[in-house]
Amino acid sequence: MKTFTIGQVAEKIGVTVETIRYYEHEDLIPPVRRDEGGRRVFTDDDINHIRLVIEMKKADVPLKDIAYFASWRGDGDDSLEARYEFLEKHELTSEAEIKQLEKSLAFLHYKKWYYKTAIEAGTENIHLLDGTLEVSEDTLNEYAQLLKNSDAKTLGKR
Amino acid sequence: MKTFTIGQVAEKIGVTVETIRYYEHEDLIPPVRRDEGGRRVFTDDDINHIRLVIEMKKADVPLKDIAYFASWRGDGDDSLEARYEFLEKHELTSEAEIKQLEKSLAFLHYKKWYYKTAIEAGTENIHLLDGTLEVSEDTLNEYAQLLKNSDAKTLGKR
DNA sequence: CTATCACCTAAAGTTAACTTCAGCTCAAGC
DNA sequence: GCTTGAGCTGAAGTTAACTTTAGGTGATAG
Repeated sequence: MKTFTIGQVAEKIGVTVETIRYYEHEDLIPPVRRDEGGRRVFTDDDINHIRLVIEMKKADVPLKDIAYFASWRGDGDDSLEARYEFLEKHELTSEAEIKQLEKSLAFLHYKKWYYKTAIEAGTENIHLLDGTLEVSEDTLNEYAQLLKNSDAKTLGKR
Repeated sequence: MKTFTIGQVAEKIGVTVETIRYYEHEDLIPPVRRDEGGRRVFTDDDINHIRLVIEMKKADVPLKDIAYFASWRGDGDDSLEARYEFLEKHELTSEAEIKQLEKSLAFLHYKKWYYKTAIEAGTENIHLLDGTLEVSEDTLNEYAQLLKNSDAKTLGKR
């Protein structure tokens, strides 16, 4: 079977060799085989383990949790349920994160519209009550009205 | 105008008083007025500043960046363009984050389906090539087929 | 045959965003 | 008149996920 050095693996999957050693040290991947000199010898399986860690990281799964998941692999078929539940839990977390980010995005769209119109008017004062920093009802109502016929993203565009 | 102590503000918006002091210290909000004893006296404007920081944080804007945005407020209408561009930049970042999370979610769905079917079979071996850890083409093809008629989320459900 | 390069380990350092701590002030309740 | 509680400051500590450093080995290119 084809094998790789740590440098080759790092290159292949786009992380540093230090990160790979760190992942092994933290038990996010199973211990990698060594040659007579103590150097790591990676197989495709090892590479897939690292890729799995990276995929989970992208889903914002903390390394601590990934370590649990990794440890269950050692339990074979006995841990299938545990692994399923783990994935379900993080599925819910990811869904919630997406929803929150979508709200935040809507907020950014509103803010863009706010500044776009301020720029067009030459001043932010068109949105503020007299000399305060409070946004006027008029501005809020206008935006709410506009949202009925256009989408937030478009409204924010210049 | 109504004013509040730091404790009242913390309570009102759900952060600790330490966090509020930290935000002021880091210039994420303008310096808050003090009473004769040196204690902070918050107005609704101050509260809105803190709320803005929190909203931006939810959009994963780093505090360092929020500090820039905050500093531009001092430049008044001269910084409207800068603020618009700032929002546009973070809009793009948020959109990219959402897209990544959606990919990750699809990955979690696939993994759930993988373990769901393994649980039903009583073993993960149905998905693996002989004694290895490599997932078989059959499994991958089957999932690809199933995706044509159902959505990933449903496929992962038990 | 020696210098360079990839590799190794253990330990210390880094960054973000807070939190905790030590030590001090002041108004209010008993 | 003393204690309690909320506030204050500056500095040190915390956590995650790495990165950097210091010091050491062994194959290979010149």
